[in-house]
This record gives sequence, C-alpha cells and structure tokens, in this order.
Amino acid sequence: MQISSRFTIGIHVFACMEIFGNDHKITSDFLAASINVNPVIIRKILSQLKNAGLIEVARGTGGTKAARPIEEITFYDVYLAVDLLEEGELFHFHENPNPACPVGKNIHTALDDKLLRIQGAMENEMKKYTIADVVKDIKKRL
Amino acid sequence: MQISSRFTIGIHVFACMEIFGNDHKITSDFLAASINVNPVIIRKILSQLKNAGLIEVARGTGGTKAARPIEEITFYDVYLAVDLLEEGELFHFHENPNPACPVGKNIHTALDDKLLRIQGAMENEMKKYTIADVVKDIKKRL
DNA sequence: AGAAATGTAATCATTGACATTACATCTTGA
DNA sequence: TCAAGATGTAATGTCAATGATTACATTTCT
Repeated sequence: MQISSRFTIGIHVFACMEIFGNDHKITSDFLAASINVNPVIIRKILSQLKNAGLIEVARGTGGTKAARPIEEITFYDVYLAVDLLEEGELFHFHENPNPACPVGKNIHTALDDKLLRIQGAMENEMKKYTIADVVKDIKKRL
Repeated sequence: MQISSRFTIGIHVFACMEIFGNDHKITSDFLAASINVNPVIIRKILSQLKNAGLIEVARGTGGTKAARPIEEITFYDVYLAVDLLEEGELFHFHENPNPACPVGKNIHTALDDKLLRIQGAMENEMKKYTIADVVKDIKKRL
C-alpha cells in the first residue's frame, strides 16, 4: 500500500506558502488551484497541519502561514501530521496468529524489533529533508 | 496507509516451513491454521511467493518449501513479492498539479529524488534481515 | 477411480481515499 | 450592522484494496 497523497500535498502547501506568501493570500481555494484537488480536501489537510502546530490558519479573514521557519519543518513533521498511522505502526500485522502454535505464539515478538528498525530507517531519512530544501529546488528551476 | 499484512503473513509462512517442514507437509490449510486467515488468502500469497522464485509449491500432492536457503531470503524479497507497488513507488503523488503554476509545474521533480532516498532507506534496512534471523529468534523462545 | 491439494474465479463486506455539496461559523470592511 | 469572503465540518458518493468465503477445475499420488 502506498503512503497517501496527503503527504505530497502537504509539502506542496508549504511550498506555495513560501513562494507566493508575499504576493497572495494563501487560501484553500488558491492552494486547490495549484495542487488541483478539491478545496475541502485542502481544508482537511490544513486542519491536520494546524493541529500538529505546523501552520497557523486565520479564520474568517482567511489565509495560512507556516508556524515555524521552514528550515525547521521536516518531511517527517508533515508525514506525522497528515498520515496518522494506527498506533504509529507502518506494518499491518495479521491480527490473530494461533497462540497454540509455536510459530503463531512467537512470530509477533520475533518480528517487532526488526519492523521497528525498518520503520525507523524510513523516518530517520524523512527527518533529513526540510521544506526549505524543496523550496530551494523549486526556485532553482524558475 | 499501512503495509499490507500479506508481508507479515509471508514471513510467517517461511517460519512455519522451516520449523515444521521436517514433521509436517506444509499445506495452505496447515498454514491457515497457524496464521489464522482463510486458506485461499494463503494460496494467493503462496502464488506470489512462487512467482517471485522464493518457494516451490507441489501441485496435486501438496506442500511447499523454500527455493533457496533461508539465510539468503531477506525481508525485502518477501516485501517485493507480496506488496507490489504501483511502479514500485512508496509515495502516492497527487496526480495533476497545475502546470501553469510555478510550484505545480516543479513540485514533482523537486521532490522525486528525496522521496526515492526515503524509500531506499526503508528498502535497504529490509535487506538486512533474513528469514533465518526470524527463525533463530523464534527458536530462542521455545 | 478417488482422495487430497493447489489454482483461480466470483461474490461480498469493510475500509480508506478523495470528490462534492451544503451549510454553520468567523472576521473584517463598507 | 450586515454582506462578502473564508474556514470548519458533516453527509454522501465513487472507487480501489483488503480479506473472507464458496465453488469448482485441475493436478498428483495411491
């Protein structure tokens, strides 16, 4: 299964805020036009980013901006905010291995540390990239 | 989104083959009893593992065994076999960013290298663990 | 031939993603 | 103060994937 497009949309949102923030008010309609998804989807994602403390959204008047310098917002921050995993676990374990079977009884504990390490490797790599890196790459291409 | 339980089931299958292979014929019904899922699901996963060249399945007579020494079968092999990703990409990119927007036009190329590195970090960690490691851990607990 | 398996198609329930409509609520400016 | 422009969010709908289940054709060995 793939990681939801909410993640790349979240990055896209920050890139727009940084690149257009001085000239435009960054509304959900504005973002929806650049990202090309429904504005309600954007508002849902903005809500998740806001709950994670990554952005500030102005009610009534409208518009949104980053709550911290974009050098300090990593891919992992965005991932955590928008792609909430059940109990934070990347791997979906089969639910009811047979406890009467020597393998079924022990498979979970035998696997857990390894699965955590794999998940950790991905998350650590995610922490290496910030919104600022993406914005820099986009500006290089303008 | 989580990685499908087919992955942990696939590992479980190998563990059963190794631990019970001398005493039992490893049929889909036998595996289904230990894993506690429907035998047809098991047969589907066995079919994927077979197509990947990881196991051999006996038609008619029944039973399955690893096609290679389990020291040489990594988590990544199993993952690739059972959790086929669309074009092999872990991240689902939003499909149609606006090409008339400077950000929309460039977001994909600005992100791709970083997303590949993140996916690569996960896959590399997966390559570090083999079925033999799991079997060893299970035997330790018996 | 018959028993025991695998291979696979068909159907179903459930879940999550994303789209869309609708409307309540908030804020500010005229 | 009220109308315009936004956000917040509930309700519905479509689509795809997972996993359960039934059914049956096919294969192999005895």
